[in-house]
Amino acid sequence: MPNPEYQDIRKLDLFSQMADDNFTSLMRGAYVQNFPAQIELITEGEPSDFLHVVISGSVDLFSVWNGRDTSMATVRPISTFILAATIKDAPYLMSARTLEKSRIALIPSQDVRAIFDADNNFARAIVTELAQCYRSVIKAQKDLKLRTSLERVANYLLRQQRHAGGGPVFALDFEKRRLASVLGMTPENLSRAFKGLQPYGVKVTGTRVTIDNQADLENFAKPNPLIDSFKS
Amino acid sequence: MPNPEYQDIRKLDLFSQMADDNFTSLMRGAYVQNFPAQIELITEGEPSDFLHVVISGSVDLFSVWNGRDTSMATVRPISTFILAATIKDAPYLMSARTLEKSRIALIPSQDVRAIFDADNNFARAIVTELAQCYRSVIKAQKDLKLRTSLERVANYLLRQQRHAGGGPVFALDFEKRRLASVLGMTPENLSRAFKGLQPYGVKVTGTRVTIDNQADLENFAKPNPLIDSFKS
DNA sequence: AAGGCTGATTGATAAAAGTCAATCATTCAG
DNA sequence: CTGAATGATTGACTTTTATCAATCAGCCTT
Repeated sequence: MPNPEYQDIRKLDLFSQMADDNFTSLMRGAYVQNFPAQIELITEGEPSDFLHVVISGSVDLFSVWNGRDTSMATVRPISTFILAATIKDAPYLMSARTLEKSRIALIPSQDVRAIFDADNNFARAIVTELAQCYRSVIKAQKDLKLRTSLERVANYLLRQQRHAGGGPVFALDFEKRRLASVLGMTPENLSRAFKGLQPYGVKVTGTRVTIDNQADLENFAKPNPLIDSFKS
Repeated sequence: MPNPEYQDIRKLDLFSQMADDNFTSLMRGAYVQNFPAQIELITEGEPSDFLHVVISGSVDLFSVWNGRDTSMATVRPISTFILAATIKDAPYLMSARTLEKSRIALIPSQDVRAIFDADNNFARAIVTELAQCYRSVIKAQKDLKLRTSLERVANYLLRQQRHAGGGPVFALDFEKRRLASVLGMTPENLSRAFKGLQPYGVKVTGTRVTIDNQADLENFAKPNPLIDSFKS
């Protein structure tokens, strides 16, 4: 296994506990490739030929229906996507495109399913990963159904703040138009939402966010670990 | 294993392939109980002590935040719920309540995790189940984010029609207020949505739905297997 | 058969969110 | 350094959805 990137993949929870042999044979069939920005890697509805691992860059998972489209999630290094489709040998439910120049490992789904049958540690890791994914989507669903767009924006800011270390100044990690789509609103409304949060001590200029009055914002946003926590 | 209900549970995909010994030991710790309607079985945020199996009746999975609540899904016999929380040993993300008099098997989560570690067939079945659950939520998410409420109602009717056999007359399987909540709208708007679908040949009286013009409705609803199919 | 309960519907209104068009800001290629 | 291109913002307006209040319908109990 000459490729040093495989060591990074090996460290992922998904692959760290499996037998050496099995990991090696998984990687033998895999290939790593560089993609420019804005390349559509997979298209929803197509058969799931590869499990993808983002090594560097970032990938947008999105979906389209009847001329509309929406961002479902962003995948950042190092993690996988399209695991559920791979396991079920079912069509992709989402499309994926690179947001920037990205390095991506492609592991044939067939191999993943074969090793999944052979390696119990791998199978267990997949369970944990899928349970995690499931719970993340449930949280997103609750966010969408229980909160207004202003509340979603407020809670997103608090999550992002925590993610960035917890200080009062931090950066948005999305393009705003895509953030709007992820949050289920239009870019115009996101702009207005940022303004609407000014009374709670929020300032957004460009990609830089300042939270002047943490208590005020939290009192409005009412963050809840059952919706907003990253783990568990 | 004296209890004949265990044979029904055994037939579930989740349990059908596991070793006899392991199934028996799972069931030894389990108990089956009757609950009246409108009983809250579990509350979000609590530790996941039991995997639940609905044997008869039906269960509403719902969630609450800041005084609002929303129905996430309905569980009907025979299937399980709260699998992801059980596996991850994490708090429930949703609450559950019986919709009617229901018979429910409770399997200690600890046992499920123990057997999961010991029985590879069981672990694999869990993977399949979780992948299925994950994909269902993704579909629901797409339904919510890509469609207006009128479109959601139209597509729900088409799904329900197919589920009921495909004929032009069928019954709603929810109370309307709960259907509204599942679809992410108010009961008032659901009423109006039914009226709004009259031009497409839809008649709803009480729980009875008639679709006079299948082609018209489908042309409006634009159902898509990547959102609306039950399987895969 | 008469209330009384619950859920459904309707109408009026308000709030939230989307659309369209114009303008502003920033970035980046030449 | 300039200007084209892209994304962000703003304002005016429309559409969608929610809210509130009243009424209606079905069903259950007595």
